[in-house]
Amino acid sequence: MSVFYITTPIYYPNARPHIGHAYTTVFADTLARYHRMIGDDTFFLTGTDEHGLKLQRAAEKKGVDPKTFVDEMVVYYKEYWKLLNISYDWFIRTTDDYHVHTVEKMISELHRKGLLYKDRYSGWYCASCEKYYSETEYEVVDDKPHCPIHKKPLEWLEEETYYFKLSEYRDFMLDVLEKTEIVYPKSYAVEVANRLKKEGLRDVSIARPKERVSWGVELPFDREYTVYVWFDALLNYISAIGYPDDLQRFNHYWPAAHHVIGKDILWFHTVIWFSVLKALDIPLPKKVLVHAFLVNRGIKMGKSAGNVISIEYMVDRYGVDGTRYILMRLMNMAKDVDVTQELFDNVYNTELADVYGNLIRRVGVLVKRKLKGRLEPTSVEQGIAEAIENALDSYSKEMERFDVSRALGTAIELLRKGNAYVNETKPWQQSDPSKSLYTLAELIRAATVMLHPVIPSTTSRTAESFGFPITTPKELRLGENGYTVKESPILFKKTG
RNA sequence: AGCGGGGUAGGGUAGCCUGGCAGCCCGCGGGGCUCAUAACCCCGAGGUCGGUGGUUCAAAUCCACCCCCCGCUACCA
Repeated sequence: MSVFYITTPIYYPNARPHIGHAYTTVFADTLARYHRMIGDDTFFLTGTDEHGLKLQRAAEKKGVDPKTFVDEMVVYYKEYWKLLNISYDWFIRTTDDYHVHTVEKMISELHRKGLLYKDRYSGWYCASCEKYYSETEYEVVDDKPHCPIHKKPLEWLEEETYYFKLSEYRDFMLDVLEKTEIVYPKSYAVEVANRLKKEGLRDVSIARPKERVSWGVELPFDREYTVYVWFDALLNYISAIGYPDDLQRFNHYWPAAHHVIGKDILWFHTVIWFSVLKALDIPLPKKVLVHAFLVNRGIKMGKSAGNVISIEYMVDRYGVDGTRYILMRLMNMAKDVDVTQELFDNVYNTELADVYGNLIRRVGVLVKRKLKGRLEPTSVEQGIAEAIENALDSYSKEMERFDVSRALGTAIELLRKGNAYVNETKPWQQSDPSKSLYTLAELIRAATVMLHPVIPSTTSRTAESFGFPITTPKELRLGENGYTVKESPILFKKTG
């Protein structure tokens, strides 16, 4: 039995999750469900990143302490993931004791190894925000940097901080990016590698003075500082599976680690994360799966752009499974996908309602009407049997290449063949349509199994209605089991 | 500017690595079916495969140059 460990980024709970978070999370969930289905020992992790200045601020604004604030916010994440049927095995919060413990131990370890040093940090600072702004963040007015929020001039400020010797890992990183297949799709690895070659690697500040950022993990060796959030956050992937206290558990899952991330946080999950792991003598994860974004009229969805599609809206219109299906069917790791309601409606109506739902309905009705709901095992039409085997085969290949959209495409293609087969054999005219309908039931079973990781509630309903188990797509054993069709449900109501 | 991705019928895309009749989905036109969620099936129209030049018996596919679009460019999850 293989092991499969999959993670999402841990989300920053300063606002409720939207469809972008769902995109990432449903993708991870789909892969987790697929691996459970084929029998892998699967561990699926998600959670929240609860430290840092932004949360400190948000809490202050509401007049509550940060912990109270994140305690409230984290409920939303859990509720949304429950709504979307996210089958996580563990929900980590970076404020959890065991995680803080890991952070303290690891930062001390870096310190002990001499990989940290104290030095001056300087940059453009906004006193109102109490925050530094990078060159890409601030606005230039009259040749001078200004705060993008307060529109006031920034002041050049210096403070003491701790640096991590990231620069020592340049060659290591280049090797990893150019010679391994960890970063997927590969084009993202090339992007980072080119940037490394061109710009090199600078050491990175890993702490903040406590007077400025109090909401974080204190440096064990200098209580005047808190650990900067990215370091804190990245460690969730190992603290959640027992590092460093439960090495048996850690060693079991870690070699199978797959990090799902959006392309915006690629740099952190390659250069910084890999270097930290190397520094701690921990092997690298197996894969970093990077995806592009859903965009709305060409603009990345986000609060500031005001073009966010809410999870509620999607679920209201398409149901939970419909939402999950649409997201996964449109999933594209390499490039952004411009989405519209018309596109969503189209995918939902044609593929789920017309192709899948309607086939279930018509075959169900025929079996009940012509054969009193009972199908004994018999031979499967050869052409269809071959189509099923081919589809299952491609499906597994695509899923294992993390191409969920194409995997779904193979299921839909098979279902279209099913609909064509109904038209060809006209079971309603046959005196004994057993073979046709049994063939169709087997096709439906195969397609249902294929769709199961993405639309688990619906496929369970289909399996229940037709009386078959959801098993691994690797061993479907065609022609062995009969069916008792209890009902022929309408699975998806058309919309639009 | 550099780097990465992309420019294929009205829209969305596959194919490009490993040259050889340009495939699929939506939409559109016609036909069939009547088991089914006005669903399903079949047929058809529609393409200078961004441009120019080159390699080749043959180029969407390889090479060169150019144009256009998107993204990334470090402390921002």
